[in-house]
Amino acid sequence: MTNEETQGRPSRPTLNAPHIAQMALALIDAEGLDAFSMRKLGAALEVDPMAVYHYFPNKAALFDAIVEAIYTQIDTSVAVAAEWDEAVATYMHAMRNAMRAHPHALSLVATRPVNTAPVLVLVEVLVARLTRAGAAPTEALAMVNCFGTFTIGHLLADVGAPVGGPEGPPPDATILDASAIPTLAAAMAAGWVFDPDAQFDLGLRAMIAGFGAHYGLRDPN
Amino acid sequence: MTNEETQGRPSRPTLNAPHIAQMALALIDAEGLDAFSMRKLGAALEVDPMAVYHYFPNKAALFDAIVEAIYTQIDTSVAVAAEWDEAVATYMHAMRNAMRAHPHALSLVATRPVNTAPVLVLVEVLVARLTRAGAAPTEALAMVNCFGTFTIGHLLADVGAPVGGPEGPPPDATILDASAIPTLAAAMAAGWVFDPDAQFDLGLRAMIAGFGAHYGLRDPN
DNA sequence: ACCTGAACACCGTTCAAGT
DNA sequence: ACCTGAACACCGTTCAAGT
Repeated sequence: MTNEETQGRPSRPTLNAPHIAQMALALIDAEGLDAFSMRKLGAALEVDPMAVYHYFPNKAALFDAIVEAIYTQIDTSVAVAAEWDEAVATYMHAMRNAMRAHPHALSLVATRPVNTAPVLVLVEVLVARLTRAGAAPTEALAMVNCFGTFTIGHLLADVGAPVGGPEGPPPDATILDASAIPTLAAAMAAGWVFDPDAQFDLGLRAMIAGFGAHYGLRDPN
Repeated sequence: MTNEETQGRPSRPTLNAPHIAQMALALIDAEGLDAFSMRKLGAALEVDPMAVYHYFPNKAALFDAIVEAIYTQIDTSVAVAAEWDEAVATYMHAMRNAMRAHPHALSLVATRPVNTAPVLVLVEVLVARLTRAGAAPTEALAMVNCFGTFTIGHLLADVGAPVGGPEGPPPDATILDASAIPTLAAAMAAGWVFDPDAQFDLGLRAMIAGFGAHYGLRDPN
């Protein structure tokens, strides 16, 4: 007999680690990382704040679980079909899309390494694809690392929530004259619009092409 | 008559924004971002914790000042002489070196944009160099953005302090069998050693070369 | 095993006040 | 203008206790 059956109202499901992590991520998505607290998490779970400490030793361990939850949301099936360089690009776009859904958790993803089995399997998929294009395993691993850090770094600058509180207005309306930054001024005059998606794709493909040339990668025929 | 002259002992210099930011950065470098607090900053400055609020509206604004302080420590004079691709590589290595000195502040650098004049001038240097190699201003700006986000993303994963508390041990000794990750296992067997500096240089030069080919960049002769 | 609740040692920031 | 100090509404985590 479960709790729901003995009592009339299904007040809450039994606690477990993945569910706690999901709830924590939902709170962070909704309110931001700074507004998140173990006490609010307890309230959202309709449980004493200390109850979560039975499943996670501390807040940091909970954050690790959140990062893994985000990684495992990546759909890696996209990286199979196409040419090697297209496969890499598609894979990294999939990773970017999964992470883009959680701007307030990006700083966690960027700084909390995860070496759990599910994430390693995720890495394996792309590394294996690169070796099939002619890279040595160690070379493939280095490339994947560079693709990943670029993706996360770009995403952080694009939509990442500022660590340490919301950003305020620029510290004074320092009107700087265009003569000090002529090239930047020229870019503005040329109608520069910041298109993060296009820019990411551009940078990603530049790196892919550069690696491809460096290592002589190509698909076997 | 300064405070030092009227009293026998020069207990502390007068407060000012840059000095406060430097002290805050020193505390963050020494103890970490989580251990940093406005109260400890006040203590380090030998002043009431609330005194800093006369120079910064809140902690977030202080963090912005810290990020700018780190950016302005970059030595941009290195980007002048060589070929365009060498100039870019040298510039980005200089940026990386400046940021590498502050692992606990990297998450701030990665997520708190700075648009103050000194930083824009920093950007101008590299953007201008790229236009001299044949890039349009808007293209140069996009490239610099990609170089920067890769550099910061790679650095975060390399030495960045975890946001949200120190990382604990992996959640259980999940011995995953090598058959699930054969390529990763092969890389380990091949004596893979993680060399962040070499890997960064490799990825950076791949991106530089890829962009160079894409835009047909070359130095004028 | 799983959850509670009080307690400890902290936080950032407000506000009114001092000089 | 520059700094103080009390007060408010919070934190994460410990510990002993309940079931």
